[in-house]
Amino acid sequence: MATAWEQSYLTLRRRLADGTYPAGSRLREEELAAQLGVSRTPIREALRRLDAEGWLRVVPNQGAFAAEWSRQDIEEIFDLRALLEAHACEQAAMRPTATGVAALFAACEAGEACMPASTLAAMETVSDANVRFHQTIWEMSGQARTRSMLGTLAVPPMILRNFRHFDEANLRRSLAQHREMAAAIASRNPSLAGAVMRAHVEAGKAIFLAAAPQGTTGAAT
Amino acid sequence: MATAWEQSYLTLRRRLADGTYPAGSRLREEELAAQLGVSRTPIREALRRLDAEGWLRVVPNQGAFAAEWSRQDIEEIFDLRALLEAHACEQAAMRPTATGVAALFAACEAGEACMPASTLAAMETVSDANVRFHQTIWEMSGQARTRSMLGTLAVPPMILRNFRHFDEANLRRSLAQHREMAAAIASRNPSLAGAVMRAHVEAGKAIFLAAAPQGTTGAAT
DNA sequence: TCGGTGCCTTCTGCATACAATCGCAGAGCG
DNA sequence: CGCTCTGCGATTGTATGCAGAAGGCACCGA
Repeated sequence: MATAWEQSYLTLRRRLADGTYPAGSRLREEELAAQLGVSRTPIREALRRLDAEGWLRVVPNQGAFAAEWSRQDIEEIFDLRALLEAHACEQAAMRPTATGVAALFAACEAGEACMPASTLAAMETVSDANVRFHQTIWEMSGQARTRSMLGTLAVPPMILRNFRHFDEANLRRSLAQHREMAAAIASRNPSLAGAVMRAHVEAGKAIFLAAAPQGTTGAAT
Repeated sequence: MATAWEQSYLTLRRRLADGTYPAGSRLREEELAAQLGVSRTPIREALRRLDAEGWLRVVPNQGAFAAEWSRQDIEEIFDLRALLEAHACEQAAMRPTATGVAALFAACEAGEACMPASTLAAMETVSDANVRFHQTIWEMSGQARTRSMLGTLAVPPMILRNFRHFDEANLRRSLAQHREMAAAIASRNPSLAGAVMRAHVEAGKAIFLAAAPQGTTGAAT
């Protein structure tokens, strides 16, 4: 087993992502320690890292609060994702690996196999395939910092759940773009791959903003 | 006074930046605690954050090691800076503030006043003005995540000290670009401001790579 | 002489204890 | 009636102690 603080970090991050701790809610150290069966020390170290990565905000002498995301935050995150994902995509297209390309096409097929995604389970599968597709590109880029930055940008709840706002047509467009990117990467075409990725992320941004018209979006959504 | 762990974090980060702790060197908790006059607990929390930000690498049961930067790391960092600094620059040009623009021009003049920067002290002044210029743009962008990401990208020793590689002509070019960006921001021209910033960072990358031809660059340089 | 094994030292990982701080409630006062 | 100030409870901040892992070194055997 890994260190206790690392385990705590992973558990807390997952819970922050899936909405167990609503945006803005306070996280008390002792309570978390009891829940995870460790002492406050590793919890505090996990909280420091989550703070550094933007998952929560630690106020001295007041404690940790799950991050809240304003509309501006969302826009910024999508903009940064557009920049960084496109960069990663271009890098991946410069030196595609056989296993990486295979993984990309596998993710494409896994997603397409569920279409039309009428049931909730099918949506989950499509969403998982989507995450795998993007993560594969991050890996293929070979850019460690880009990967870790995207890891902290692309996982917040509202991004992960954006798929809920996708209708049938948008899902198909998204999957088609995935396939287009996979082909561009396989054929070593960085500018095409990057351009499609930019369009892909921008489309997601538009859908999200249209679905969440105003104000701050807590985890209540 | 702020919390001990925050103070420790700032002190350690400064020392990592200025080379007090050479790249690859091990940082022992008890030693740091003694140096900073605190116990190991706040030191550990500071180390966790420095790890998350890429300043050092913490290996379980082995301790913390000051980060080492390969040539690939350097290239990636400059590439990311080019993306993010240009983004910040565009954002700043969309809503320039009077005080921000004034600060930009002030930084320009502070740098130009030292030219030709023959003495070491003059170089320091130019370097400080350079840092202030960039940080002002980050602030003006109003993008919190962009700012914090750039904060972790633009400070590593080899970036900060890149000025040492600038000759007279490059310094003048750099200062001229600063003035061009300030003007573009003041006149609300995002695409010009962003393009100049991209060129500015790319030029720095080229100079750095030319000066450090190969291999990993520890703090020995 | 070389490889392996077991001890030993050192340092990190975690738990616990104590100190400091903050927010809040209620009393006292204007 | 409203304001302020103080005391208390709760929670975070820091220090310390102990257990366990990693690496080094000596000793032993081949």
